[in-house]
Amino acid sequence: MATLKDVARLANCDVSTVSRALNNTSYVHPDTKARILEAVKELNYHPNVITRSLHQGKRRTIGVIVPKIQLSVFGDVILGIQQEARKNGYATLISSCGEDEKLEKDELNRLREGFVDGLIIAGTGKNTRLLRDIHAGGIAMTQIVRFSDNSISSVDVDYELIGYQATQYMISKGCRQIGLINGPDYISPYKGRLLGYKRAMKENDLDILTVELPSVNRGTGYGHDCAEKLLDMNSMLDGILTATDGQGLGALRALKENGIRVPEQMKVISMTGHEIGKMLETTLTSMELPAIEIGETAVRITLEEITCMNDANLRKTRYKPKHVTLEATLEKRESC
Amino acid sequence: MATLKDVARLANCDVSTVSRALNNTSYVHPDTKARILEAVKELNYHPNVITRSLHQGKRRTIGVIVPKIQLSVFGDVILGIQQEARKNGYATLISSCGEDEKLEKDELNRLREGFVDGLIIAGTGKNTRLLRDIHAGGIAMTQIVRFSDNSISSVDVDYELIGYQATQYMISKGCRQIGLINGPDYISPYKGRLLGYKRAMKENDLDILTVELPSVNRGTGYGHDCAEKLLDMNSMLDGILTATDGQGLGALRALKENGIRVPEQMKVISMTGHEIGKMLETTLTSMELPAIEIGETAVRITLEEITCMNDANLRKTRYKPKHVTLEATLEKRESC
DNA sequence: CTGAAAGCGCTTACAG
DNA sequence: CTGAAAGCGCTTACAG
Repeated sequence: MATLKDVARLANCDVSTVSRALNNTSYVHPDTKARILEAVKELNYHPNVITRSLHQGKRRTIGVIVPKIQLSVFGDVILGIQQEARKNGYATLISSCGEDEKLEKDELNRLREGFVDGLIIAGTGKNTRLLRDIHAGGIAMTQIVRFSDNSISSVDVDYELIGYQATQYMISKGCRQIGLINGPDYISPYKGRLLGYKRAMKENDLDILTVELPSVNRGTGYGHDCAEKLLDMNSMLDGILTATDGQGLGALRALKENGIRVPEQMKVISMTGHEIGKMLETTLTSMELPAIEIGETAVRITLEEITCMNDANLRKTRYKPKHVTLEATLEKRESC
Repeated sequence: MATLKDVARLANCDVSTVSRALNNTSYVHPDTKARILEAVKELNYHPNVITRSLHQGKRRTIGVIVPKIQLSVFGDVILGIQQEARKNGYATLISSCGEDEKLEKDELNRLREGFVDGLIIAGTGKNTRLLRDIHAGGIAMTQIVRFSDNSISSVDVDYELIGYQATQYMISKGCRQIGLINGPDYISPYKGRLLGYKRAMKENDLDILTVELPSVNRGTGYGHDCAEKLLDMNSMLDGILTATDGQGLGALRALKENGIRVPEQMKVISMTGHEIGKMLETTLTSMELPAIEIGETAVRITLEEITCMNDANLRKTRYKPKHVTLEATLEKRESC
């Protein structure tokens, strides 16, 4: 790889002049500039962004940690993140860690070591201390979707409200025996949905019915198995709420296998809507999250913090986390 | 952020000693080491990997460019890539560029500038020159799934064979009027599938039937619309082959909307199988790709090339691209 | 065992 | 308009 020095030699001038010419950072004589540009072309020179960042103290890179990308909101959130980051000249380093606390820890430790200026994370919730540590160490940070620390900025939706609205809607459609397929309490979206579901059920004097199966992967297979379990638990079941589209898919399949017609005999709502819902054989009524917007907003907040840390004046003002809550919307389709 | 210098000052020794202690690169007196470790802890020092790479001349990072991640093989391929990269202490920089040639070009140019040691790419096929250029500039490179340049290593599957096998299987199930939903010819997997389809149809003296609609996004909606178009084009249609699961999903939906039963009246096969296929209401018969393995293999090949470039002796031997072809398997499910 | 020095590729005051 | 020099944070021969 050609370096600045090579270019300078060929163009017969100093590296500093080359640097100036290439960055337009001060006037360079047209002739000199022409020679330099020619040399650049001839040597096929490409500046090394990494070393450049050494001086600016910034890498113009944002790290992103999510549990999964395939068949999940995070796939779309990432789209928003990449879009907005690019627009601002930032690269993104994306890492999916599943629900693996240890792996997440490793990734965090790796990213903190000079890879990124900022971090956007939807994590396991188990590394909160480490997150605070990294944040205190001068890396901007924003939590998305999953919320675990009040002292760090966040972008998410009101999951309690989502749970409540989905349940209310299902009740308004005549369901009385409604089962919830969800995930572990210690992850905020699951907890929120559960609370909202409980509130709605209570207001309507209905009985709570939840399942939980041992599994780390809460996707399609999980939805399928939980739906079967619910069917076992309550023969009068007339509604199934799932946390995600993946689970909804699995539930629809389980119902089909059991010869139960949707929505006639059973209604289904997914609480994390997604492109796929409207293309299923039985389209899935769901709460659609503004995934792209979540991603974009998270980048914006993160960049603000980065700018703030760079600016000596601003730095004096104490850091105040920003918490943004976006709205989900009910998409009525065939399943309920 | 604390630097080496800060640690050295606090531990009362030279930066070089600190460096040695931290990297275990030569013996350091236990007392000194203890002091250093203490200082590291007190200052919460974390080495700056980026500047370190300045010396090693390596960033231990692999860039990945794919067209999309959500609802696509690439989502799973990425899993394999991240897994294998991590195992070898490499970070991955993932970028999805859709079918946007210009965006892809920008991303490539950005990545080449010191971000990565190697590049794994499934691209638009429109930036082949640039790819060769980057490769020649000393960045290891492997093409995956989409193949566009013989001089660069590759990992993919035999799409022609996939198209052929899928078609043959469908014919063996009694289909005679088989339509193909695919994508543009200039992208190798689409081309391969088309050729295989044609070969099988020809061998059986059947008529070719393909659709193409104007669209950049060849996902669920595209599958849906193309299926409708096929239905229009041939009222005797009894089989639909789709390039991807996303398209398969859309096709199944379109058939449902038209009151056509699968597989009784119409058979459907997707030629890029995926987790989702087995959880649909009508499970989707498909050619399953070894996505994870594709990702892992690509990383392995890329790392070999990186190692090779680092090693002065090996460098002398001329670069020879490696081309690996993996096998797809037919998963028989309900739709055919 | 550990300093002092040079260097990785680049940027940026400082002179002139 | 453009050199020469210092420095970003770290590593690594070279002495001692």
